[in-house]
Amino acid sequence: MALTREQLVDAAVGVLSEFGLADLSMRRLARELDVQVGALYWHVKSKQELLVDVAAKLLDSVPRPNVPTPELAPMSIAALLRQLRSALIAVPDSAEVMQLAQSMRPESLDPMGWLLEFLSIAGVPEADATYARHVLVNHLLGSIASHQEAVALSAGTEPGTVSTEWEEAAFDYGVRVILQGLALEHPPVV
Amino acid sequence: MALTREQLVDAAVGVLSEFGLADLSMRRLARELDVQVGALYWHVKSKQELLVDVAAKLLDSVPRPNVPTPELAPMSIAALLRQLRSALIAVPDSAEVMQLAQSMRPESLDPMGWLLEFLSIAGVPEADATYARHVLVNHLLGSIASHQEAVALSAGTEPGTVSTEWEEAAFDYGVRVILQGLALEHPPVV
DNA sequence: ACCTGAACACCGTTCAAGT
DNA sequence: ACCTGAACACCGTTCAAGT
Repeated sequence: MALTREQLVDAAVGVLSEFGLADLSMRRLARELDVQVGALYWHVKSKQELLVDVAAKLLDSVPRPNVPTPELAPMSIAALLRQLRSALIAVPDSAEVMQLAQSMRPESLDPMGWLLEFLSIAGVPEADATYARHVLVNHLLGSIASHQEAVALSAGTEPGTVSTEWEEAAFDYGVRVILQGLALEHPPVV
Repeated sequence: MALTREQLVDAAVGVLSEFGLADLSMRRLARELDVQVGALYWHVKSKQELLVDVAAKLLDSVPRPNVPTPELAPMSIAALLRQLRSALIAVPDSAEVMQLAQSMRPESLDPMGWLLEFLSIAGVPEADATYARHVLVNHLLGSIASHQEAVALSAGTEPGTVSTEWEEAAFDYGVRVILQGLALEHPPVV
């Protein structure tokens, strides 16, 4: 049976999750899928295009939340950000991959659309909503990136030494600060 | 005269500024400096180590601001962030390089220390200041990264088409939101 | 339609050996 | 102390040719 684009994307997600972006080469994927490198280029135009699909797949596990009322919108936003974080935090270099996808094909990332919608519902003026989302997404991806660089660096030393607690506290703190700065009442810490 | 580590770092900053991280290879630097590749590894332990030095050099142009009074601290923070932004915005992939340096050798980046200091002066509790800095730095580097990916993508199409205005407005908006969320009075837009 | 084989133009890092 | 020469083990992308 012929190779499909889906199999290719799945293989890429697998390698990324287990070994990180540095090991995610077209040649390695070809080896893993028992084809020649050139075969991959029949299914995707470039490695970049493949990574955009990988990014979308990483967010597949994040369910679309119910549309909240204005009072509940800030809590929904915080909850959605937490979901995005937990979908990405265990995948090495996921922040980098997401950033690429965001600038190459933002419409392929559904949850980012929801975020904008909820900000509007929460009362952020139309003109500011896109800015506001940027601040939140920068915080999300930034937090993930520094967590993962910390993990990567501590890989040499004793394992399991990265304080997950600190990272999570820092993340939640940031979300609260930003929502508060947007003049949305910040949700209680869950 | 023998090659120095400084010359190596300067050459790296040059290539990064002109051509970006993808073109910043050890082999290219060697060519540019008229030595064999191996020679570079007498001066630096690895490419990563070189990039940490590059990151520090990129911030050399940012002067240490005077230590502000508590009332002026929020304005100093906003001003410092603007300075950092303008030192980095024109250098392709600078956000990526900074993120690496931050996690590998944070103490090599003086302005990050100043930021922490000013947050304290502004009245952010000791326990929160590091979190707060993270939020601000995530915003700074995130804004720069998305600006630069936009520039990179539009390089194929008509040039000069990236709305610098929008990016700057988004950046300032974010800084205001965060400072306000920290319960510091946000400074007037300068 | 889908893939192979082979090439092109590259990488980072190491290290014996030279001066 | 500082560098060369050469090797090792890789990259992404293209494309004629095969089935």
